[in-house]
Amino acid sequence: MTRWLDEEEQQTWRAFLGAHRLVFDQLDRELQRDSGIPHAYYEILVRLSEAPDRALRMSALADRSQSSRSRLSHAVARLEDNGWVERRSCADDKRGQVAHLTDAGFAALAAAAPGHVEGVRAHVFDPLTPDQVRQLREISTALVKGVLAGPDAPDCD
Amino acid sequence: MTRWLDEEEQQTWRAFLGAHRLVFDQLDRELQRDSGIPHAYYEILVRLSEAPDRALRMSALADRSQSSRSRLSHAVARLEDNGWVERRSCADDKRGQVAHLTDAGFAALAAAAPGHVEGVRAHVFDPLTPDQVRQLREISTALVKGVLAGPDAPDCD
DNA sequence: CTGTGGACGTTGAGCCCTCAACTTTCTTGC
DNA sequence: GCAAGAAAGTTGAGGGCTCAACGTCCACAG
Repeated sequence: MTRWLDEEEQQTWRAFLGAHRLVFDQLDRELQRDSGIPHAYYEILVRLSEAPDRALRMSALADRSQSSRSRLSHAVARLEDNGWVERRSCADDKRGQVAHLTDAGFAALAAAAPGHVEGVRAHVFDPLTPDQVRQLREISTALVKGVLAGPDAPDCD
Repeated sequence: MTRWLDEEEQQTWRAFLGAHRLVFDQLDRELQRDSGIPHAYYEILVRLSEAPDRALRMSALADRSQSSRSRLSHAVARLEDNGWVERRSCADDKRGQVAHLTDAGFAALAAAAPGHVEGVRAHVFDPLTPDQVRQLREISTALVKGVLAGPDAPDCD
């Protein structure tokens, strides 16, 4: 019944797993050490910094950072403790909360970004050829579509 | 100073991040739900099942699963609680501990494997063309080498 | 034989994430 | 208007991971 992996697929899968773990752990560790920001929180700060007025509804922020609402809620609570984000309630929807990036938060992001970008270059782009970078983008896009369309999602909106 | 990412690199990086998060989280969730095994533990069971006598020194197991010693120690403790692994001390090196996969552990792995392999197929291989699978293997291998050779590792032994 | 440095493995604190409730508010149908 | 259901966020328990510190043991130099 089961369509087992052949030798080549096995190798591919293990290499993929290994690359994921090594690259991501390395970047996370560097970011944590150099700036005291876990990578998940860094991404939230980035998304906020790109939004108009540096502010976003919690649910919009969750979508943009591929994060669950629960994780985002915990994360923003901690970012708020650090003074990097402020939560305000939303005028037109009383259920809504809007996360605002503070100046301190923007400064923390600006301080962390150069080192992190260098890390991404060093561990992701530098080891690859330009062709491979293009291939990686296409593969990643295909995988994202695969998961979103795969298990139970009816179709994209 | 900083070599920022251009538009294309930015897209590549975000697609890569998103793909990893979605694929890995999805597989982890399926494995947890269908078999009650987190993916990190599944991998340990796999490595043990492949070893001669289904047993490995802790440090060898850590290397093979790209795991820190600390993580492995915690993980094996929990696997032992579940009755899936047994730790015995090693005759020739009194510091050493050898993790043995029990019959119950092998059975748990055998029960979980088909569903997990189907998940890997569905979320990784099916969305890709054969060419992309090959490319993914080469890219992953290059990334692994990049991290291992990159930051501070003097050279491989 | 003995001391020192390194390797093996474990432990505990702290942090982040997930899952499953739960509260509040909006929306829809009657 | 009002009740039922869906949506937005939050919370707390439970579990896994990291980091740093530790105890134990090997290996090698004197």
